[in-house]
This record gives sequence, structure tokens and C-alpha cells, in this order.
Amino acid sequence: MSIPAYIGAVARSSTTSDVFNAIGDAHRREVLDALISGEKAVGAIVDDLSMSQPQVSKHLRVLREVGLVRCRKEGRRRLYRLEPAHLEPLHEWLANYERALNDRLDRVDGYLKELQRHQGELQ
Amino acid sequence: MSIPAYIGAVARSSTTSDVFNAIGDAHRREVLDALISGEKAVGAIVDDLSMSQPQVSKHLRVLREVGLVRCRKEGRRRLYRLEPAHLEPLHEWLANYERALNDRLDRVDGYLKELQRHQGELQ
DNA sequence: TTGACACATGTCGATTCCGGCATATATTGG
DNA sequence: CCAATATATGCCGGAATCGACATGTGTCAA
Repeated sequence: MSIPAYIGAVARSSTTSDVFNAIGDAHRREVLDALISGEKAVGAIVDDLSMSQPQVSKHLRVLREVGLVRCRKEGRRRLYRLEPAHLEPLHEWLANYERALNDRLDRVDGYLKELQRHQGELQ
Repeated sequence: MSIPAYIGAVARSSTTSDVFNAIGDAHRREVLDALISGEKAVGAIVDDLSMSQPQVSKHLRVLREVGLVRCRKEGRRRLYRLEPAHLEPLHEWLANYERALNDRLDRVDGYLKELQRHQGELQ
């Protein structure tokens, strides 16, 4: 007897739909890049990149759900355009690291200044 | 006859090891955040965050492989520290969209003006 | 109205990814 | 040498992800 009583894998933290994850996929970044020049229909993106139409549509869906892209219907086409303001989370996150880096540089700077001071005392 | 000749799924673009993918995982970002205050041993990160030690070690490995983190041996511990310079690809990529954002600044400006208008209405 | 076009969505198989557990490796202390 | 500590790594199962196909949905044109 004594069934192994395996606990096994646990549900992951989900959050499958944030900006960080969205830009984690290279093809998704290509789609975004294709939209930098301006509003485009799905077919135009398919032509520009070398991806299938369903593939592009699905990536657009993900990008839309995280707000990086907006859609507008025009006749039987759907025109997508960037919404760069929704890159803010990424931007803020990056800013943290720049701040951390600068703070540490400041500390190093203070440390060097103190070193100089001690050197002056020694002389 | 005529065997179905199923083509099926194709190897994905791999690239499982770039900066974009590395920061795509929320836990990995937590590990990075834990290092903002400075160099830390693995155990300290495990204590700070609520993650198992192997989990932290594995995430650190990914982060190290993309250069976001560096390791230094000290006795039987390994001290990890940020390497913010390797966030450059992200930074450059974002810069592209800032340009797109600037091109659309007029719209943001209009939005802010509308916000001000609503604030005025509320007061 | 019917067919063609543009796009979205559902399904499936394969692959990747992630976390839990167990274990290996290296360093220190007794 | 041996035990304890600190960390890395291997293995496994489950779940998420991705792309290829097939199909559904809405819109225009004749």
C-alpha cells in the first residue's frame, strides 16, 4: 500500500496577460513594430511580416487585451493602431533600475569623497 | 490511399533566452526587485520573497544567462547583483515607441486638457 | 441573395515552461 | 574525516503556449 501521495504541480501565478508577458514573444514584438508606421489592417500586417493570418489575429488579440493596441472597424477590415501609453508599466519598471543604479553610483561617489577626506587627514 | 500527410506543429522560434522573455515572468521580476537594494546571497532572496530555494536558483540562472545578473562566490555562498546595463535592449526597444508616442502627443495633450476640464467641473 | 473577401475563433498536437521534490556538489567547522 | 550549511541541478507532472488547419462571422459587391 502506501500510495505515493504525490502533491505535484501547482497552478502558476497566472497573470498571463500583462504587458511584460505580451512583449515577451518575439512575434508579438514584430506585430507591434509593424504598427509603428501607423494604423494598419490585419491583412497589411500579414503581408508585411511572414506570418499566417490566424497567427497575426491571435497575437493582436493578446496585444489588445493588455491595451498595447486598439482596434477600429472600417468596412470589412479592422484597423489596428499602437497605444504606446500602455507601455507605462514597463517604463516605470525600467525607471526603478535606473534609479537604483544612479543611487548606487551616488553612494560610490560619496564613498570616494570620504576616501579623499581620509586621505587628506592622513597627509 | 492518400495518407493524410499531416504537417502539424512546428518548432517555435525558441529564443527562450532573451531579456524580454526573462522579465516576462513575474517571479523573475520579483527576484530582480529583491536585488535592487544591492548584492544578496541566494538565501537572503529566498527569505525576502516567498519562494523555494530551487525556484530562486533556477530563476537566477535564467537571469544570469541573459546577463541581467552577475554572480560572485564568497565562501559557500553566492552573491548575486544586478547588471542593469543589460537592460539596454529593452531600453532601445522602448525608445522606438516613445517616438511614436511623441508623434501622437497632441492626442495625449488633448486628453490632459479634457482631464483638467473634468477636474474643473468637479470642483 | 449569393459569393467573395477580411477577419476572428475553435481545435489539436507538440513543445516549452514552471514549480515541487529529491539529490548532487562544494565549503566550512569540529 | 564527518556533519552541517549553501546552492545548483535533475527529474517529474501538469499547465500554459504556440502554430497549423479548419471553420465561423460579418460585410461588401454583383
